[in-house]
Amino acid sequence: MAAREIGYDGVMPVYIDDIARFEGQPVTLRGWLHRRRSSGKIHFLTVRDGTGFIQAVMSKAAVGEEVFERADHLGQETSLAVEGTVRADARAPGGYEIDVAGLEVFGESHDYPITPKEHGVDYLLDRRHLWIRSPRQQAILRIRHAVVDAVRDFFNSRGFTLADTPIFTPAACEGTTTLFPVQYFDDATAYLAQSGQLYNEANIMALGRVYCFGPTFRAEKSKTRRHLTEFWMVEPEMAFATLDDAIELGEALVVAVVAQVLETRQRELATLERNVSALERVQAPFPRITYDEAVETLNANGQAFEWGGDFGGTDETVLAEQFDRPVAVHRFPSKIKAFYMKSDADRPELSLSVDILAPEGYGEIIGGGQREDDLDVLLARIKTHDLPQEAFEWYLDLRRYGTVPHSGFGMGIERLLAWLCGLEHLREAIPYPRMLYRLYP
RNA sequence: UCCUCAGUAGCUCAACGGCAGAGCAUCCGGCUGUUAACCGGAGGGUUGUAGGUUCGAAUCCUACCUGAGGAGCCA
Repeated sequence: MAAREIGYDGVMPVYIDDIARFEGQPVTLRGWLHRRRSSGKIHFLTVRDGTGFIQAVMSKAAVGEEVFERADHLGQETSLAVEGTVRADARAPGGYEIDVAGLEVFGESHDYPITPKEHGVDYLLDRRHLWIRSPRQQAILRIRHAVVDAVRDFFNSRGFTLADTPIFTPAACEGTTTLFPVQYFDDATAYLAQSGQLYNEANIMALGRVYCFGPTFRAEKSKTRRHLTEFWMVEPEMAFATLDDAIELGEALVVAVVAQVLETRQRELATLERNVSALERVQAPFPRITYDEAVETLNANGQAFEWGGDFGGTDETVLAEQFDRPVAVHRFPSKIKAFYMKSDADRPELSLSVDILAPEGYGEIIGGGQREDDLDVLLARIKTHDLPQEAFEWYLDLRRYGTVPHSGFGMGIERLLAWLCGLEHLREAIPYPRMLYRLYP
């Protein structure tokens, strides 16, 4: 139990999150100095420990000249332990303070780069490893954890099996977007996965309903607030499922994740000053409109948009603004969707595809649909898309040996999180964002 | 790849053709209830780089570098 000796001086070490249980008792807190204010004979030390923030009040009378003087020169982010008595105080943001009796310093910190005043984006991103210590970033990362947790709970409780898909892949999954090539031993080139979708389709033929959840990589030279080169995506896939089944699943997933975040992360949402009433409206059923109807809506709202094109950022915002909850847009033209999308039997120029758009201008959070299950149609698609058939032989096998109608989708975790947190940019939605011109730290 | 904008003290910014400034941070002093504490003082500059115009350039012009926002592409 050597670890308990750290900062342990006969007084139980506790976490700030549990502090209410120790009112009136002596405790030891171990953490970092977040802020320090002084008023001559009294110091106010705001301490954070990864679970919360609390103000430790140190008076010269209580700790003596030497300790008081020591505390007067502690820099922001000094790691320390304070021993003291927990006291309820209406003036404290968290309801409790610590009256300090003793202080131990582990690691000093001087000239901490991120001060309480404002900083620019470039400056903060160069110091992302320190930026994550700030209250706002901590709140976002905790909500991110809650989102991931909720996603896993959702699928695990509905009979889905987690089946991880490879990150090194031999060729373009969809053959459309740019991939990151990596040297794979001597002469081979591998590509970082941009989707687990095709492997998911193989996995459902074994396991029925599956999901994969991991990082994906896109080498697109996108420079917008809605793009990262490395981002996390959860992709469910279901055997014997139609487009409508996929839409219902996506709707239920979003509702469940929002509900769980609202239930468990009120404090963090408050830190972010997020308008939670907008999130409380996220209930099933979501409105469903066809691509045709979406085009009409855009034109009726002054957006010059021609049938057959894909929606831009502004188009998605205008569409989403028509509703108070996410909207499912389905049956996009086949030619703007991937080769594996199944065509609508009634209108072959349309695909059985769906995008779910988040409200408040956050854009597409889910994209998916029903997959082409007919071998001959899929072969023709591969030809018209100029894809190398030999690379897809294993995928074509799925149609040769007991094909079934099947559907699924991908949900971008950072986009979902950016919407839930009300972030202006995706870069705050992941601990270490990877962008076009940013690979450090 | 294209378009737009921005680079001045450690940070955030001001000065917009005429002496390089402020707030915060740092250091020193004061203050027993502060919440981005406050009050007084000190130190801190090759104005992104290179050239040009001008009596004089942080300021105007050209090129380059770096970053941001957007377009395209997409989750």
